Amino acid sequence: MTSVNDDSRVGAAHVGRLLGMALLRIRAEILATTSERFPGLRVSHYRLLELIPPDGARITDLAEIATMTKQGLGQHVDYLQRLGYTTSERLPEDRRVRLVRRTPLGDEALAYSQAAIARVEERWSRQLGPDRYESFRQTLRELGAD
Amino acid sequence: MTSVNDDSRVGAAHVGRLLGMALLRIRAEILATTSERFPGLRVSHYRLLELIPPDGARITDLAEIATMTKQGLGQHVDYLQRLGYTTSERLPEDRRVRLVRRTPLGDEALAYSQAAIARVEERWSRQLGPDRYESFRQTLRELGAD
DNA sequence: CCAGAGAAGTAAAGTCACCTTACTATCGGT
DNA sequence: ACCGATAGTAAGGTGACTTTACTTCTCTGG
Repeated sequence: MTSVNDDSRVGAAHVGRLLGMALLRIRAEILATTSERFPGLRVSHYRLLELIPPDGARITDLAEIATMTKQGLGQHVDYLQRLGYTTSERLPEDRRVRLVRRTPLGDEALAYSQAAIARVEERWSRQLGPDRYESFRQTLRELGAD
Repeated sequence: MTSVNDDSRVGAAHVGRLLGMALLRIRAEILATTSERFPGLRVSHYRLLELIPPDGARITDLAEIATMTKQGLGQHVDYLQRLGYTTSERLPEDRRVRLVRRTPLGDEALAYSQAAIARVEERWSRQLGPDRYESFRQTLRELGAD
């Protein structure tokens, strides 16, 4: 029925495509389990919640470890704050800086997303066997780090 | 100096993050070698050029194999056509359908990007050894396919 | 001690890769 | 000739950013 060549399926895909497909899948699985409990939160927000240490962090530092601009990160922080997942306060010793912290609700959302990720990791580990899965992770680490 | 916890570095990252980093890297490497020769083309355009079979395809079919909407795909097609990488013509036997084809320039761009990808694959294969690399690709295939 | 360099953050607008909703044009069957 | 389905288009929206251009604040050197 489809007039297109079937070569373009999974078998012949290059690494970029394979990586993209796996990434799409894990993102979908995380959202599938979290979106009901925390409706406004998207994957990028969980990523940011993860980056905030327990004693808080400055927007500039968060932007740096997230490798994005202060403005971009600031937008996410504003969003999370509006929904009650983070708070922020100006430091008395330097009133330029805004120290961002997770609220208890933020902690909860983070724990929930981490549990969701852990479940995916566990399932993948069972699917492949722990040895293959660990060596897969190791390879990813080697390729991702310069 | 940085007041953030160093746990959030590469070592402790979860699969989603590892996948994301590897994907970012390969996309950057593809663009690094292609952007000079084909300035307007982005990774998504190479992806689309790849999907067009030699005898052309309809927008609807391309959208389906790319798993996106006809409108989204149509925008990319319009863009590529404006830059001369594709052409399209209405079929005489069904004047609703637009058959999209690559121009010689489109072929050239595609070949160039595929060579860039091949170079990355080769380098990764050398970095890990062919056995580990092939098993890495195999794992990705298993995880990406449902 | 205060001018001005530089850092922290904000505002506004733009970009890219999409999607949704709502069409028009055309086709194939009855 | 009508009618439902199909191919594609138009207009506008969204998410995750970016760039350019500031304000506000702090800290250092003449």
